[in-house]
Amino acid sequence: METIKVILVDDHKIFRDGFRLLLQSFPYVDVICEASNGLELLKVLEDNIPDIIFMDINMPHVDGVEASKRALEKYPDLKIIALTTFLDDDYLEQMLMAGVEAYMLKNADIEEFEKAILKVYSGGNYFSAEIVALLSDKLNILRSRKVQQMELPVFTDREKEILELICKGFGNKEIAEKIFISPKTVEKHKSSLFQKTGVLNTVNLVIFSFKHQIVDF
Amino acid sequence: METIKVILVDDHKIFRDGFRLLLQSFPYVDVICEASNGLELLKVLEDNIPDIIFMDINMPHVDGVEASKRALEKYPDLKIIALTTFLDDDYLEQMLMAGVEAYMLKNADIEEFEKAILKVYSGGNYFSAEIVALLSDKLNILRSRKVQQMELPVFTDREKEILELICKGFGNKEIAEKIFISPKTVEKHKSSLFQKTGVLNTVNLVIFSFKHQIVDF
DNA sequence: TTGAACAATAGGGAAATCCCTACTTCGGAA
DNA sequence: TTCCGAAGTAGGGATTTCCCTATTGTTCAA
Repeated sequence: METIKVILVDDHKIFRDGFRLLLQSFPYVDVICEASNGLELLKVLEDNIPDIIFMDINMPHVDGVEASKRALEKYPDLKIIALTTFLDDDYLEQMLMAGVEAYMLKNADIEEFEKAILKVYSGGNYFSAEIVALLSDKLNILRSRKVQQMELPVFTDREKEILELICKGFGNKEIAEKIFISPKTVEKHKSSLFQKTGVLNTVNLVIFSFKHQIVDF
Repeated sequence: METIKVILVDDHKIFRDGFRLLLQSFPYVDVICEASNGLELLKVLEDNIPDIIFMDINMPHVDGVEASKRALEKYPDLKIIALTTFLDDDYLEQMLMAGVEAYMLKNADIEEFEKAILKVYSGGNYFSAEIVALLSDKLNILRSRKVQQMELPVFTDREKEILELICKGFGNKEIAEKIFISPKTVEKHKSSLFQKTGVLNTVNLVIFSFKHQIVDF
């Protein structure tokens, strides 16, 4: 089996030392470098391209989120495994958006790390059980948000038509031309929409529509 | 330990028999009823309220998705564990939207079922490893879609701050008061935002932000 | 150290939006 | 039939937003 080249990024040397020790129990893993923050990582990457980066999130100077983004921008083939000491909802999302392949707690056991490395190396993803729980909670939140959208006001056909056009970004004049009525009439329909939804201007009407998923984008 | 009341819903009697047998190895689980499709389940529920429903997805008459929706509408406290023979992307999403607490493959092992029951009974979620893989793939798709959307413009801190407030529905005057600058200055920042995003007015700026998930709601 | 570039501030005038009022049409109830 | 309410139409005047211009302060490189 070929060796998997790994870089560790964490601001605590003790953690890096311990983690390197742990990784040494996998003969096919080779820790080629370390970095103590995002900036250092970017410098290191100029001369050393690993297969996998273990990336801490909380770090001085350039944190894990930013470092991941920049690293992937320059080297899109990098695989990044995010490491965190605790479950932070916000970071999870940011790291996923940054494009990491895996997200684990630092106190995972050795089998989990092995699974993660092999999975990621072969092009997959890995999320530890706690993360999955968080994700599924999130999904549930999404669901309940969708369910509780009731008692929406009743719009007339014309109002619905105009609301759609508003949410596509058209102004009063443009809408008027499109449906062959006076801009003044468009304004009147908008007033009715304001009243029914309880908002005070077009911007808030659009926000209302997106929030209640009356229109989709 | 109190007993956990369970109902099985599946159109194959053989599977129900086998599954009941499996569940009997948990002394704290009591299979109080069975149903062979969604309609039957709804009838059964009139006299029997379980803690957990094991719900097959592919069924005649009323399928698992519809049955889950209707059951949860009438009895919102029900916990539903969705069962499927294969990984179907589409059903997964539909079942999650319907509000199930767990989603598992039928050929999961006994330990997994135990985990799922206990997790769900105590108010949590459970998704088997294969489902998680699917979910994480989905997330990755979302991410890569986001990346290739377009390179988002770079906003200054002040611009980000104002964009947030705009998307919360505040007008120029209100924003000005909130951050202690002149309404005119707010307008200037908005102009910059217009230019950077390529839109022509506030409404379109809000639409842009929601579409590109720059702000979340 | 002196520009150059950029962020943040703000004013004046033009344009779009918002509020109030009013007219027409049409379908159902008295 | 007549009347009333709801939906669709539109105008005048106030308000807000938008565009152009301009000043100040900061950073960074020549």
